[in-house]
Amino acid sequence: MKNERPRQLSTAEERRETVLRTAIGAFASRGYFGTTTTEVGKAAGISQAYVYRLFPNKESLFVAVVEHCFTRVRASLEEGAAQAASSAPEAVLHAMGDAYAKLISDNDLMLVQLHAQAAAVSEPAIRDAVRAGYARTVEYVRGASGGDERQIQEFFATGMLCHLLVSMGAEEVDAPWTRTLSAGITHY
Amino acid sequence: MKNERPRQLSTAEERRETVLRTAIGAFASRGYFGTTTTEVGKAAGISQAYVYRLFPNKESLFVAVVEHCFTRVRASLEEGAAQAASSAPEAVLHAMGDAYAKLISDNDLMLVQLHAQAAAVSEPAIRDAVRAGYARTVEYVRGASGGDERQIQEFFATGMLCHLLVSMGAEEVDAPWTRTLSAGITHY
DNA sequence: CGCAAGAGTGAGTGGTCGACCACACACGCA
DNA sequence: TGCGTGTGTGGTCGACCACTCACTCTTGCG
Repeated sequence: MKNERPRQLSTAEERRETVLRTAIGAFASRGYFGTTTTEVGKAAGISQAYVYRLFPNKESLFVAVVEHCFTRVRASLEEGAAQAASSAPEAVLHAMGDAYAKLISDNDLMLVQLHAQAAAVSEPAIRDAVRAGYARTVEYVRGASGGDERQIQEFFATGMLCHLLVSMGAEEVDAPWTRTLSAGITHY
Repeated sequence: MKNERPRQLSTAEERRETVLRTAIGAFASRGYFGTTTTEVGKAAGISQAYVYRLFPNKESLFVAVVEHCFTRVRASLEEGAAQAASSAPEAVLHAMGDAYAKLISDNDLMLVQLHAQAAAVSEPAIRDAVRAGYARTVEYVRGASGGDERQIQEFFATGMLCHLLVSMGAEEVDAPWTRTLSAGITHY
C-alpha cells in the first residue's frame, strides 16, 4: 500500500552516502562480479539508472563501498583503542579486537572486505583500494597500540581467520575443527 | 565391466581430470561468478558445450575443482609431514608450512581457495565443499602434527594471512606494512 | 508566479552468459 | 564392412547484464 505524499528529494551527495551504506548489504553476499547494479539500486531505494548518475560505473561504485568499509573499520578501531584498560600493547590490541568484533557482529562489513580481497586479484582499481586500506589500517594499529611486528602480524592473521569462519558459517557447525579454529575469538 | 586398455584418444574420465586441473587456472583470477564456462573450456582445450557434457552445471564444476584443490593441499601437507626434522609438533607444523609454501608458489591453487571461500557465502553447495575441505584439513593437521589447539589455530591463521598477501600482490609493494604482515612467511 | 537546475526514472541497447540440442566424427567389435 | 556407443562441436536460445538517454517531476529563487 503506497502512501501518496509529496516526494522528498535528497541531494545527490546524500543519495551517494545512502548508496554507500546500503550497498554493503548488497555486495556482501555475492561480491563484485555476482552482484548486479539493479540489486544495489534496490537496496538504496532508487532506480538502477540513477545509480549510474551517482557513480560512473560499477567498478567505481564498488571501490567507493570498499573505501567506506575501511573507514568504518578504522573508526571502530579508534573507539576500541580509546577504551583500552591500559596503554600496554596487549591491552590496546585486545580492546581493538573487541571493538572490531562488535563492529562485525553484523557480518556484512567483513564480507565486503573478503569479496574486495577476492576481486582485488583481477581488478587493478580494487586492488589499489584494498592495498591502501590495509596500509592505513596496519600503520594505524601499529602506531596506536605500540605493539611489535609479531603482535601486529598476529592481530591481522586473526582477522583473516575471522573472515574464514564467517564466510563458511562455522558458527552453525558444532564440531572439533570449528572449535579449534574459533577458540578465543569473541563473537557478539 | 570396462577393461582398462591404452587409448589413443581421451575418455570422458580423462577429460574430466584435465578440466579439473586446468580450470584451477581459469577460476583463479576472477572466481566463481566472474569466470565463464567458455574460459574453462578454452583452458582445457575443449568446447564450452562439452564442459556441460562432463559436468551437469557450473556449480558442480566449481565444487569439483575446489575439492580437487583440497585434495592437492592435503597431499602436499602429507609430503611435508613425512620430511619433518623431528616428530615434535613445532617441527612437523613447520615442515607442513614449508611444503604448503612450495605448493602455492604457483598462486592459482591458493586463489581458488580464496574464491571458494568468497563464493561459499552465497552458494550452499560451495559452502558445503569448503566446510568439508577445511574439516578434513584441520583434523589431518591436528592428527599428524600432534600440536595443541593454539598451534593448529595459528597454523591456519597464518594460511589465511597468506591469502591476503597473495590476493593483493603484497610482494610487489615494498613498504613497512607489507614487511610487517609478511614477516617470517616463506615464499618460493 | 515562472523557470532553470537538479533529482529521478522507464524504456530501452548491445552484448554476454549458462545451458541445450541436433549433429558429426572416431573407435571397438562382430 | 557396417553398427552401436561414446567423444566432441556449431549453433542457438532466453535471460540477464552494464550502461545510456530522453524524459518527467521537484525545488529553490528572483
